[in-house]
Amino acid sequence: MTMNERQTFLVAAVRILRAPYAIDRDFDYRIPEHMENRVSRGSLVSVPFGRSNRRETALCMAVREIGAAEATKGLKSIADTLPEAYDTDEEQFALCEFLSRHTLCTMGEAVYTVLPASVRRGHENIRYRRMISMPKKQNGAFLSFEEAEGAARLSGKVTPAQRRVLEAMARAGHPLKPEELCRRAEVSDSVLQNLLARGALLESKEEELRDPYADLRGTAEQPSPIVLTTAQKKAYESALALYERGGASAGLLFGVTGSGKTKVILKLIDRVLADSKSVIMMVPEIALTPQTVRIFYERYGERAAVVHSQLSEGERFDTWRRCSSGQVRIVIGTRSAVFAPMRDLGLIVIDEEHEHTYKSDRNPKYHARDIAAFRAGQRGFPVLFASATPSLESFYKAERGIYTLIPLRERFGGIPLPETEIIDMRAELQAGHRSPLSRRLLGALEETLARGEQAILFLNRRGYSTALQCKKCGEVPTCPHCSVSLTYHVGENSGLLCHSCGYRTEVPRACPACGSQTLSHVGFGTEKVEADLAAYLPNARILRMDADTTSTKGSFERILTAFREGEADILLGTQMVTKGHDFPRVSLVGVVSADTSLYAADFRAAERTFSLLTQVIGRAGRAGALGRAIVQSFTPHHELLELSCRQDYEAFYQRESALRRATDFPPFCDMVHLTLTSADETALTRCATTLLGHMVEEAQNKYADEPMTFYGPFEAPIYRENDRYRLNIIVKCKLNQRVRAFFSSLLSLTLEEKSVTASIDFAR
DNA sequence: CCAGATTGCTCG
DNA sequence: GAGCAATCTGGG
Repeated sequence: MTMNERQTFLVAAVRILRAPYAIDRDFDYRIPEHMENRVSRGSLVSVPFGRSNRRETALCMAVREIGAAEATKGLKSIADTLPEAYDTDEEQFALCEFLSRHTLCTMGEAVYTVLPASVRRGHENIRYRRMISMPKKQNGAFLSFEEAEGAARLSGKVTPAQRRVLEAMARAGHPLKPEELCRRAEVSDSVLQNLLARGALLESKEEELRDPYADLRGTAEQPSPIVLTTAQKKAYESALALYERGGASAGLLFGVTGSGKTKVILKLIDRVLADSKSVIMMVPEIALTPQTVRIFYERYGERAAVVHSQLSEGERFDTWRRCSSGQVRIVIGTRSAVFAPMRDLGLIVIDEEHEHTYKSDRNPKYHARDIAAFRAGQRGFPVLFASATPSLESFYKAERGIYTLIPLRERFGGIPLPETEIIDMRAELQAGHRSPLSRRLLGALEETLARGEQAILFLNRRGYSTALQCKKCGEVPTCPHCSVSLTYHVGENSGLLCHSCGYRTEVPRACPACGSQTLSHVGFGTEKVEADLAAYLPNARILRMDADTTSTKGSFERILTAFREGEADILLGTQMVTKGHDFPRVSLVGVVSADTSLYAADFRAAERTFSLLTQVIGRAGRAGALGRAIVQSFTPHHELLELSCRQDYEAFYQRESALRRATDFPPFCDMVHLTLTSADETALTRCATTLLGHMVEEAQNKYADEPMTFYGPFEAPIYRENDRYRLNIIVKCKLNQRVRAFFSSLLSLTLEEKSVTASIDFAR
C-alpha cells in the first residue's frame, strides 16, 4: 500500500475559541499528515471556519481515526498549529473543562482564563536579551583569557581597554549583559563592538524572564526556622495531618488577628516544599499585602513568584513558564493565581478566605475556592482556608465536618482585645455637634496623639459628601450615564464624580433644575473627615488612603511606609486601612460610621460588616499596650456592633446562620443570578418578562423534581450603568448537574431581543 | 424595479 | 461572532 492509499485518517474535534455560547461545540477537522504528531487533545490550532473560511484559533478536544470514505466528504483541514508552549496539558485541560461546566462559560473563555493572555496573539511573546560571552572551542567550552587574547591578536592589536574586557569576561565565566560587561571592564560599548566585529567575543540571544519583583528576592538557601507557640504547634499539626494523610481535603484555619496564622502557614509550606511539591498561596489583593510578598520572597528566593492581574502580559507569560517548568515552586497571588500551572502541586492556601475578591465579577464568574477544591480533588492534596472571620459557607462546612476546623484562638503574646465603646451619634446631633467625628472620638484622638501614639480611622466611603442636593427643590445631580448620584470631591479629583462609571463634571454653582444657589452636602466621606480632623486637631499629621490617593503605582506602599515610620499620627481611609498591616504604635482605632455597610441591600451585608469591623478593631494595640476602639453609629444597640466589638465570631455565626436558615439563604440554598442588560429599556423589560415566563414553564414541565423558586425581574442595585439598563432574575435552588443544564440551555437560547445580553452567575 | 438596509441562518 | 443569502423597504 502506498502513502496515497491510506485506509484511515485522523480527525480532530475542536472548539473555536472566539465562538459564542450557542456554537461552543465540537467541529471536526482533518489533521494533515505532517501535523499528525503535533496535534492531540489540548493542542491549539488554527482552522478555516465559516463560509468565508476565516482563520480561527481552536482547541483540540479529541483526536480519532476515520475511514477513507468519511474523510473525503467535505471535512476541512487544520491550517496550522500554535506554538507548543501554549498546548494545555491534561491538568490544564481538565481545569478548562471544569471551568466551562461550572460557570457556564465557553471553552474559549476558559482557555483564555487558564492560559496567559499572550495566547490571544498566538505568538510566543518571549523577550530575548543580548548577551556577550567568550568565543567557544570545538567542544563547546568557552575560551580562556589567554586563548581569547591570542584569538584577538590574530586580527590586530589588543589595547588595554580590550584586555580589561577579556579579563572581565574570563573572570565571570558565563555570559554577561553588554552593560554589565562594560561596567565591570570600565569601558564603553564601542570597545565591545570592536571585539565582537573581530570575533574575539561572541554575541548570543538568551530568553529573558521578566520578573517585576526581582529586587525583593532573598537568597536564603536555608530559610530561618519557625518557632511556634503551643497553640500554633497544635494548629500546625492538624494541618500537617491533613497533608500527610494524602488525598483531597480542606482545612479551615480559624484564628483571630494576631494569632500567628502566617507562621503556621509558612511552616506547612516549608514542609510541602521539602517534599518536592509546589504551593499556591492566595491573598485577596496583592497591593494590600506587600509584606506577605516580601516574607515569601525573602524566604523562598528564586523559587517564589507573584501572580496578579496588574502584571504585564509579558511578565505574566514568563511567570507562567517558570511555573510550568517547575523552576517556581511557590506562587503568591490573587484570584487568577489559582490557575497557575504548577508542577506537582501539593497545597493551596487561601488566606482571608472570606474576602469577596476571590469571586470573579467578570465572565467566567468563578470562585477561587471552587477552583482550588477542584484541583485538590484531581491531584489529591489539601486546601487550607484561613480567616479570623470565615465566610458563613466555610464555617458551615466546618461545622458539618466537610472541612476540618483548625482553631487558633489565643492572641500572640496574650495581648488582650482592645477596649471598645459604641458612640450614639444621635445624641451628638441632639447636642448640636454636627461633625462626623464625635466629641468622644476627637478627645480620644487628642489623648492618643499626646502620648505620641498613632490612630487609624476607618470610613467606607470616599469623596467629600455623598451627593449634592438643592435645599429648595430637592434636585440631586446624577450621572448622565448611570442611575447614581454624583459624589462631591475636593482635592485630587475635585468635582462631581460618578463612582460607577468614572464620569466627572465641574461642581455647578447653582441648582441645575431651579437655578437657586441652595446646593448643600448630603452624607460625608473620607475627604470631609480629613477636613474636620484638620479643623479640630490642627497639629495632627494626617494621611488619607483611599482610591483617590492610591491611584498611582506604589502610592499605596508609600502611604503605609510613611505611617509605619511615624511620619503621620492618623491614618484615615476606606477598607484598605483595615487589612493586615502591622502598626505597632497604633493604640486607637475609630470606625467613623458603622452604619454604611450594615444597611446595604444585600443578604451578606451583616457578614461583611462584622468582618470589616472585627478586622479594623483588631488593628488597635498589637504591641503590648492595651488598645482602644471607638465605633460610631446611629443604631448603637444593633447586636452586630456589639458582637464585632467583642470579636465574637462564633456568636455572630450562630445568629447569622439561624437567620439565613429561617429565610432560606446561602449556605442553606444555592442562588443563581441571571442578569439581563440592554441599552433599550423597553426591549429589556419585555425580554425579562418573556424569559422569566419561559423559565417558570420549563421548570414546571421538565424539572418538576428540582425545587426552584423564581424572584424578579428586579432592577439591579445600579439600574442603569454606563448607559445600559440591568434587570436581575434570582433563582433559589439546589445546584446539581441537571439544574446547571437547565441554565445552560437558557444561555444557548437566542433571545428574541437582539440588544439584550444575558449572563448567569452561580453565586452560591 | 432596484439599491440599500435588515433579518435569519449557519458555521464541520 | 462573522459572513452571506434571503427578504424587506421605500423612492421613482
